[in-house]
Amino acid sequence: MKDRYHHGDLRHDLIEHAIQIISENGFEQLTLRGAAKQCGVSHNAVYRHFESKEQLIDTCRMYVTELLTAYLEDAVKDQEPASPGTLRELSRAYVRFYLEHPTYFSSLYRNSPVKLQLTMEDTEENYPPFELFRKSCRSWAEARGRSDAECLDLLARTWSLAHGLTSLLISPNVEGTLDWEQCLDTAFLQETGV
Amino acid sequence: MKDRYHHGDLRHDLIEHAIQIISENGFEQLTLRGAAKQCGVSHNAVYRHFESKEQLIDTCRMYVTELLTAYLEDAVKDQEPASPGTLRELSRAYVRFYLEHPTYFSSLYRNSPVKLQLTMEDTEENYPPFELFRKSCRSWAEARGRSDAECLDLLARTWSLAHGLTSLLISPNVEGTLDWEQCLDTAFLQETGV
DNA sequence: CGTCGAATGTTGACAGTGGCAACATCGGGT
DNA sequence: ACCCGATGTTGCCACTGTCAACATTCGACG
Repeated sequence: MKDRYHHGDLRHDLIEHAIQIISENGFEQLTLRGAAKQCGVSHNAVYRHFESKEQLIDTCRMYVTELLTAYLEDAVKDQEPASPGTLRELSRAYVRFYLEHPTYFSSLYRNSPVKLQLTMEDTEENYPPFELFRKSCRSWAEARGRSDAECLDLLARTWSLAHGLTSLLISPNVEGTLDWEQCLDTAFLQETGV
Repeated sequence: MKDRYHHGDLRHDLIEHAIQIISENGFEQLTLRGAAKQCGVSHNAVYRHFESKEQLIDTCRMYVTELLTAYLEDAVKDQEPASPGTLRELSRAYVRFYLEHPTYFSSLYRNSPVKLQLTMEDTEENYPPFELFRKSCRSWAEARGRSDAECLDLLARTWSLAHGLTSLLISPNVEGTLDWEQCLDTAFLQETGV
């Protein structure tokens, strides 16, 4: 296995193993030395590819963000952008993603390093999953002649509900069962009146 | 200052300083040795009062939970339990509390060690702030002859919205301003139709 | 093909962390 | 007056992230 001095693609391998550790053992278990060992490499090799542990984590975060974004996009690929169903499917997919990958949740939002633009103007930099929600809100609002303020309000409520519902469902100490899809349905029923 | 061998009430002092460190410098900065030094005491003295760092944190969590609970109770002390306003005031107070003490948020919900009972039956052990929401939901639902399922649904949506909105507002990388009280108003308007 | 610099890995060290064990000091009940 | 338990201290350990110095390999250029 470890017959060469050089690893080949250590950077990639490190990310893979880091993600796997987070995914299997939780975020707190991620260790530079542990990840390095799993890659069959000595601890300081990490620093040839990442400046610090935090930067490795950032990279993992980006990776997970891409997974989530793709997951969300796939969930609404057949929807009319301005239909009421799009926003609901986005919310559902958001919750579902973290139910399938619970350990990603804390790693992504720890210290909330995610950039969110709470405005309806287009901006260059925004957290991509949030951007999907924002665009969907705008499509929906524009098709109905709603103001920017109403739209922003809708965006905040939708995102908060999806995010809050997720953190509620993810929590390891929650007992009882909740029909969370029904929850979202109720909310969107109230919203759209349909 | 440090003329006596024994501290007097080290346990209490440790909690105070730990809370202060979390409050001022953020959760990650809390260190057993640091807190001990601030109390003018050598590092291992902590272990005469707490089994581990995690247990000290747990105790701080309880302290903050009591603060939050009192804050919530105070916010609705003049409300009719079954009035639509109660649930809204609870939500507002929940968000307001963490806007006033942002650093408490991550310390309370890190690893989500909070016990939540997602049922409408009375249980002995439940996270007190959540219990306030639950009781308020039940009062509201019973006064209107709603089913337990509808009530649980309301509870989940209300809690999720408050919690999600908070985490959205707390996030250090959020730009733009949001009228979060209006957000809550909209949601409760949809809910109650009033 | 040979050489040399840049990229990549390794070893060793350091300070800081949580936690354990053994010892020191105090204070209250007999 | 004594002594035992509660409380604090010192010293140590394994582990962590990070830095510096050294080793190996790859690839571009002659």
